[in-house]
Amino acid sequence: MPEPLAPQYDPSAVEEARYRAWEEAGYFHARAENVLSGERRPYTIVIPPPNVTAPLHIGHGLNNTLQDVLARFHRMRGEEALWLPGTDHAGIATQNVVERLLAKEGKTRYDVGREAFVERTWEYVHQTSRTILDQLRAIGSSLDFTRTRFTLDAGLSRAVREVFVTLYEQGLIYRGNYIINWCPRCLTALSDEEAEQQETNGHLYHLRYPLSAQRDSGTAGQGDAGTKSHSPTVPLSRSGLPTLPDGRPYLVVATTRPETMLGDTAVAVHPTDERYKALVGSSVELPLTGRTIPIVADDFVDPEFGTGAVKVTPAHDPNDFALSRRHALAEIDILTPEATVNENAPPAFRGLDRLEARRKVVEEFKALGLLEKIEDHVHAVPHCYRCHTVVEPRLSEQWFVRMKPLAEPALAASREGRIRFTPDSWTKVYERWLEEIRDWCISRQLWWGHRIPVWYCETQGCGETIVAREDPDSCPKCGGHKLRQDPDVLDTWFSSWLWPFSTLGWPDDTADVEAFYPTTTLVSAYDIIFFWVSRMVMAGIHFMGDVPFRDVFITRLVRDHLGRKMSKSLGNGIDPLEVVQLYGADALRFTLVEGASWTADQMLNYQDLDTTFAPGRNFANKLWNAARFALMNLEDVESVPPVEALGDTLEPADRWILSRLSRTGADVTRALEGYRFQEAAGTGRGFFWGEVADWYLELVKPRLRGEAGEASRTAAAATLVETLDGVFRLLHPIMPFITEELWQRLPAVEGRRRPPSLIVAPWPERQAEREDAAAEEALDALMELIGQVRTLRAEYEVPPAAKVEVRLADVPAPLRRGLDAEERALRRMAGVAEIRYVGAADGAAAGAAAHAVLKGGAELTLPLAGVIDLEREIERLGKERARLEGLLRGTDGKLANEQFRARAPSEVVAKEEEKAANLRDQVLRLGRKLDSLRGAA
RNA sequence: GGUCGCAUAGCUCAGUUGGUUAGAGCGCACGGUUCACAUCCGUGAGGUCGUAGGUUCAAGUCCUACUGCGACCA
Repeated sequence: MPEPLAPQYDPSAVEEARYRAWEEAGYFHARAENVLSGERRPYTIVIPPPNVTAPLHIGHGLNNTLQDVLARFHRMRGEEALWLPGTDHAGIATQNVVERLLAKEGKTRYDVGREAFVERTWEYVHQTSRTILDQLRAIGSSLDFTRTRFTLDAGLSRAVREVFVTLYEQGLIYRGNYIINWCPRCLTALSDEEAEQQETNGHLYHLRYPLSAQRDSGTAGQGDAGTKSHSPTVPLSRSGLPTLPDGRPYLVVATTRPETMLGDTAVAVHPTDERYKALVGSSVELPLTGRTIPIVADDFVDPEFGTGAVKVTPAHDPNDFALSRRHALAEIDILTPEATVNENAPPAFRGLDRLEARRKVVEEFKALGLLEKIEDHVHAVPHCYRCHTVVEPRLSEQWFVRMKPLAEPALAASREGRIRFTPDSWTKVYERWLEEIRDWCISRQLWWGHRIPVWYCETQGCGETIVAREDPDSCPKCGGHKLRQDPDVLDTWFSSWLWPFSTLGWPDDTADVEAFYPTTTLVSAYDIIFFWVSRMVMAGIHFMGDVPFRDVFITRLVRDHLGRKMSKSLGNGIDPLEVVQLYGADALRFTLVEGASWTADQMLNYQDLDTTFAPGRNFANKLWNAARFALMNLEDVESVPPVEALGDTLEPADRWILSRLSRTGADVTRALEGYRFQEAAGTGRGFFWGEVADWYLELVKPRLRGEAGEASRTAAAATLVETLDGVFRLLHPIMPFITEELWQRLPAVEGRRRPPSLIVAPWPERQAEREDAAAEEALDALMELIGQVRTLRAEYEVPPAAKVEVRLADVPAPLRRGLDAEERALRRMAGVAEIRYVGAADGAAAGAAAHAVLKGGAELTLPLAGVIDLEREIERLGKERARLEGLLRGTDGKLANEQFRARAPSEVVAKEEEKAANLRDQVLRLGRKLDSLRGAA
């Protein structure tokens, strides 16, 4: 005999042992052969590999819970469910963390050297990976740990190399000198996605560039059409330009980064701009540098913006760079990798940090009378997504992927419906990014990551570039052995984008690839759609010939109660393990799932975990106690007959709850199929708490005690077991531990094989033959009556222990059926001593009584001599009548409208007619009661 | 500047293709401890569904504009 259950649910006594048993039994292990033999359909999810940088936070808790809900749901439906775990090496982020650890020892990575640094990083990574995988276990994840992968594993590294070399051979990878985003702190190139634009309060500096005297051509006089002066206080030269005190005309250019002027190599104007047309071909003296730079014409310049003249800094701005290539301008890089001014600038500026240089440039301009003005200016400044340093656009030689040819098929996949986003609104986000795709800078100047598989032959006069799947030991061109491998590593996402197939063994032709690719569903947060989701689609189509997943479910992010992103520095994060320890994994999961909106980020209060996780904690406890009660009452019951075998001994309450179970099963199923997790959780809780616990358990209490005979007890027991079995199954994907714990203790159902675990128990699909509209009507009516009696008792503050008399008139058939079966429930649940069926007139004439009219039409009277205040009762009923009359007016108005009758579907009209009849009846009855009360008053 | 999303009870959120007497959890008020659960039970208060128009027999739901908030992309 099992131990009696504790009065409160203690998750810590359950979860660890349960999980270990599940994992050891191999329930989470998917078998390719079951798919390949045609026995089961595959259901595959690959985990978005968490970064090994740090332990998981509550956002991972949400994301992984949703994945687990899906995996468990589909596993129960008989599919071969593979949820594949793993972690991501997270190049920059991890390297940063380990560098910070070294810094605490007063060292840099250069002090320890590349090899030792990488070694050190591996140590760190082994630790965090273990923590992460254990965290996933702690929240109950049904991951197949036999397939755990890491992006730097040998197999996945081989996939990376295969992909790099193939793309190179296909001309889709190239190396070149372009403007890239450079992080001066991480000392590496970044992709466009890794440079996060942030609105920043800055300044727009207007600088004067004097025209060069040497080439001040006389053609300027032809520009005399431009007599319009923009600034009449400034003396104008013949060219129509303002002049300096020394008489030199000047142009004004505006910039947010004045220090870059040290690297200017031209000034550009729009070719049709009348103000400047004549100046094209002449030049300006670039202040502070002693250089003279040309004035060029280019369509790129917006004549409406600023002064219509722009400075051109090809080595430090992507637009200027493009312009420079069109005009064959010089490209002068004035910054070191650390973003201090280098030797290409005048000596006075060398060694200054970019911001110091900015101040000094502005000072100097001011001193020279060349600073026109400074305006406040809000603009987007790119920041490193890992260290938040301001990113510097910089001319640099890097490796790139040509994206257009990869993006087009990925775009077609969503347009043709081969890949489907939920919620659908993300489709547009995904497609727009692909439409405006730019080449992907994939080389990183880091030590932690996949080394670029490129070697350069250093044999005199050869210089061959070797891109190879296997490390070469000689140059295929000259046979020399002096090979130097490219020192850089690849962007982390260059391995992540292969995740849905590299984890299955590709490039080998494995059974896993055949069985589980393409995967079924991807669950990802919206912040990595560009980084990861869309790139996976590209790689999947390009290398596997098919999309990597059919469905993408995009989750929202988790924030604190003030709407801020959770972060270490703010200290507003929530540790999922702490929540598991406090309230259990099921409480964590339920709370997250039930709160997971499609359209709003999830707010969780880190300062009040009790309140934040109350929904899950309370519900888990309710499950526990309801089951505890049932089990206490079934202690002597070894097994129950299947409800199908009980026939007529099933009472209306039994038929009602079984009917509701079937409908709930259908609702939860539909919700999960549509990724409406919140609805699945809410429906499950509503059914269990609001119907099973609040009503069914209360209804069957006497029957379970044997007060209605053995047959009735058996029917109640069988129905209760069946209901709990069903609802535990329905809730199992969301709350796996407690449902398993309780389900295992249920009595057996005769003749039915019990699966060894809920994990592999069949999903409770809808059972239409159990749906029973008559039973539902009867119980609905009964519940309404009990509710009304309770309301009236509360209204007149009848002491809880006091029993009342209930008079009922004009009882309609459904309520009649409910009362025939459950009259004792009315007595017990509403504190009723006596029930009298009377004529309507008798009920109304009761005088000092409380009154109500039920929706179904019955009139209810509670004689409450001594407590009834007649005036108050008249007022109360009057209000109720007025409310119903308002509703009736609305309904009658609709029905009186010929257009409504003509155009609305007939069933809608019929429904309105029924509603109107009901309301009219209620209003009439209330009116009669009021009349009679007024007569008595 | 472009695009997208959001605005429903004090708070956090539901409200499938327009048609239910607009809901839940938390919070609040009142009452409740013999027989599952005070992490509970019962009852209740609380909503002009952001504003203004429009479409429709019918709008919380569709359209337009506006206001506020947020995000993404430049």
